[in-house]
Amino acid sequence: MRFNTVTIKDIAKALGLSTSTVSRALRGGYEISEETKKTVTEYAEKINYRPNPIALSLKERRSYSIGIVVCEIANNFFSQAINGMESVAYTAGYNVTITQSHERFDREVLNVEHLASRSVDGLLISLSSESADVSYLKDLHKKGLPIVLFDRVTSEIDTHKVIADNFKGAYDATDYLIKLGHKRIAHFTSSAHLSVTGERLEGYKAALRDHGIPFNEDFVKFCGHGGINQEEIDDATKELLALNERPDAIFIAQDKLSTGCLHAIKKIAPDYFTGIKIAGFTNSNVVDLFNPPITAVRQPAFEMGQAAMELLIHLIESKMPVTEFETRILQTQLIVNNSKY
Amino acid sequence: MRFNTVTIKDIAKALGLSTSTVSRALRGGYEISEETKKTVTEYAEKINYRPNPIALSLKERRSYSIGIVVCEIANNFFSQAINGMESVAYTAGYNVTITQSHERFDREVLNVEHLASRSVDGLLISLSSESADVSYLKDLHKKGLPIVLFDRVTSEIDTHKVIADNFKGAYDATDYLIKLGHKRIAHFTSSAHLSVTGERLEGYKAALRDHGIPFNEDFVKFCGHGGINQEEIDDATKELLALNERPDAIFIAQDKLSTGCLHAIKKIAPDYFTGIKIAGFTNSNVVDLFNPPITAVRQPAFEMGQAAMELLIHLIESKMPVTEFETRILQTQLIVNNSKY
DNA sequence: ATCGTGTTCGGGAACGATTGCACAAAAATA
DNA sequence: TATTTTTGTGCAATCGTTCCCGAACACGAT
Repeated sequence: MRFNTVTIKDIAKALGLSTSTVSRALRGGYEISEETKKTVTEYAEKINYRPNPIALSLKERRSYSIGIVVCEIANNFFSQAINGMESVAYTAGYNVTITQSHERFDREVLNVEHLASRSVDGLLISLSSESADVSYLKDLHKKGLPIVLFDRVTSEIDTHKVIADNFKGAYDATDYLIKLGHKRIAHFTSSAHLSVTGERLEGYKAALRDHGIPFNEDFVKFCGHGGINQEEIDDATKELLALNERPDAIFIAQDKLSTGCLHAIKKIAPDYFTGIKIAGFTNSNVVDLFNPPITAVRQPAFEMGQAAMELLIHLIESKMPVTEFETRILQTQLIVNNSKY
Repeated sequence: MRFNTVTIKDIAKALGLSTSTVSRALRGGYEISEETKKTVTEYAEKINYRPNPIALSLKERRSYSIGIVVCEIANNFFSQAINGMESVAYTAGYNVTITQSHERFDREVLNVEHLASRSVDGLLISLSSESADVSYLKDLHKKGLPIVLFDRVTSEIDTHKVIADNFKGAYDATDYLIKLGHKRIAHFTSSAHLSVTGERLEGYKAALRDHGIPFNEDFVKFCGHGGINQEEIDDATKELLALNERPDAIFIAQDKLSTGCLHAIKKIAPDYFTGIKIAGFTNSNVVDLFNPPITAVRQPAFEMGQAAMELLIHLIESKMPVTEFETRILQTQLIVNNSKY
C-alpha cells in the first residue's frame, strides 16, 4: 500500500478527534456517543477509508488469511479442493494464500515457513511426495499454528485430517476390474511413504485376496515423483510390458499417473490397449473423452476442501485449546462410462 | 505469527545491545564493528531469528510479494502460466499470492483490492469474462500500483502486456480446417468484450476471407461465461445442430469451451462426430487422449507467465517511472496428432 | 459540599523493524 | 596537550492500528 494513504489519523485530524476515538467509533465501541460515531463513519465512508490489514496483522498477530500448500494446482483434484476451501473461507471472512510444493520437500518447507511468518491464522496442507520428515511441521504445530491435513496426511501430527476412503476406492476399482474377468492386474502408484499410497495399495491387495488372486510384487510400480516426470512412468510401463506374463489390467493410484500411464502406453505400445482395462484415481473432468477409456475413481475433492477448511476455521476460532481431533473420511465414486457405478 | 516470538529485541536484550545495533549488524551495516556483527549474527543464527515480514511491510510499504488474479486455476493455461510466473518470482526473491475470480467481476474487484491493501508490490491479472469496466484497476494503476496484464488485456490501461498471437493462432487453426476440405466452419467463443475473443474472431474471419469462404453469423456462438457452466455450451451446440446447413467443422476459442463442446456433442449427438473436425484453443496436457480427436491451438503459457513476471519485476524495481510500455506477443502452436504442425 | 458513577474522549504505549541523528570514546592530527 | 576525526552505539520516530488508563464533566445521591 504505497498509496491509499487514507488512515485513521487523517480522519482524526480532519474531524478534530483522537485516533483512539476514531478507532473505537469505527469498531463500534460502546463508549463513543452515537453522534461521534455517525460523524466518523460517515466521513470514513466518504473518503473511502479501509483499515490497513498489515498494521492489523502486526498488532493482532493474526491476519484472517489461511495458507494452503498443495503439490500442484495443475492437478484437478487439488484445484477442485482449493475451490471448496475458498468457498468456505470466503463466507467466513478469511482469505486464502495458495502455494505449490511441486512435489519437492524443500519448496514445501519454504512455503510453510513463509506462510507462518506472514501470520497466516492456519494451514491446510497436503504433503509432497518427498516429505518423509515432517518434524518442521510438527514444531510449528506445537508452537500453536492450527493445521489441518488433507489427502496426503501423516500420523506424526495429531490434528484434524480429511481424506478420501482410499482403501475402499482402491478396493472398488480393483474389484470392478476382477469382476470384468481380469486376473493379472498391475498397480501403478506413487511414493511409498505417502499415506494415500499405503491405503490404496492395501485396498488393491484386499480385493485380490477376496477373489483368491495371488499378489504379484512385479505388478506393483512405484513412481516416486508422482507423475511429475513422464520418464518415470514410461520406464515403469516398459518394465510391465517386458514381463513374461503381461498384466491384462492396470489400477492406478494417482491422477497424474493415470493420464501419464495412458500416454506411456499410447507411445510405447499402442496395440497393447486392445483388451487391456485401466482404472485409476483421477478427478479429471474429461475422462469421458479419453480414447483408451478409463474407469475413474473420483474423490469428492470440493467437499474435502470444504471439510478441511471448516475444521481449520473451527480450530482457529475455538476459545479452548482443542485436544480431540477427528479424521473425516469421505467416500470415493467409481465412474464407469461417464456415470456412477 | 503468534509464536516465533524471537524478535530483534530479544537479541538486543540477550546481548546487552540496542535494537538499532542489532538491526544494523544483521543488515551488514558498515558502521558496526566486526566483532559485534559476529556476535549478533551468530546468536541470531543460534536462536533461529527470522525478521518479521509483516513489520517490514508496514515500515517499508512493500512486501516482496506479487498478486496474481486469474479466473480459474483449474484451467491448464492459467496453471501453466502461474508456474512460469512463480519460477521467475522465486529467483528474484518475490513470493506470489494466487487468487481466482471465477469469471466474476465482483470477485475480481474484491481480490484486487485485497491484494492492494496487503501491499503487494505489483499485480499480474487476466481479466474475468464479466469485466467490462476496468476503472477500478485504472485508478489503482494511476495511484502507482505496477500492473502487467496478460492473456485477457484491455486497451484502457497503459502498461506492459503479454498475450499470445491470438489472431494468428485462430487464423492457423481455421486455415488448417479449410485446407482439410471443410467449408462450413462454426466458431465457439466466449464473452464478446474480452480482448482474446475479438482477436480470435478476427483471425477466424481472415482465414475464411483468404479462402473466399463467406462469413456466416449463425455459425458464431458466444458463450459469455467462458465454459463455467456447461448448459450454455449445450444450448449453443443444439442451435448449431438445428441449422439447415450444419457446420462440418468447429473452431473453438477457449480451453474450457473446447472440452465443453466435445462433451456437448458426445451427449447430444454422438453420431455427429463422424466427419466433423474440431480445432480449438487448449493447453490441456491430455488432448492426445481425446476420443473425438481435437486439433489444439496451444499457447506458450509458461513462457507467457515468465514474460509477464519479468516485465512486472522490472516495473517494480525501476528507479525511474516507466512511461514506455511494450506488448509482448508470443506465438501459438498448432498441435495436430500430438505433434507440432 | 462531597462522593460515587457514568459517559465520552484523549494520551500514549504497544506490535517488529529500520534509520537519521546525536553522542560518547578512541584515535589521529595539529 | 588540545582539537579534530573516526568509530561504534543508542535514542527516538516511523509505519497504522488497538486498547489500557486516566481525564474531564455531568448528574444524582448522600
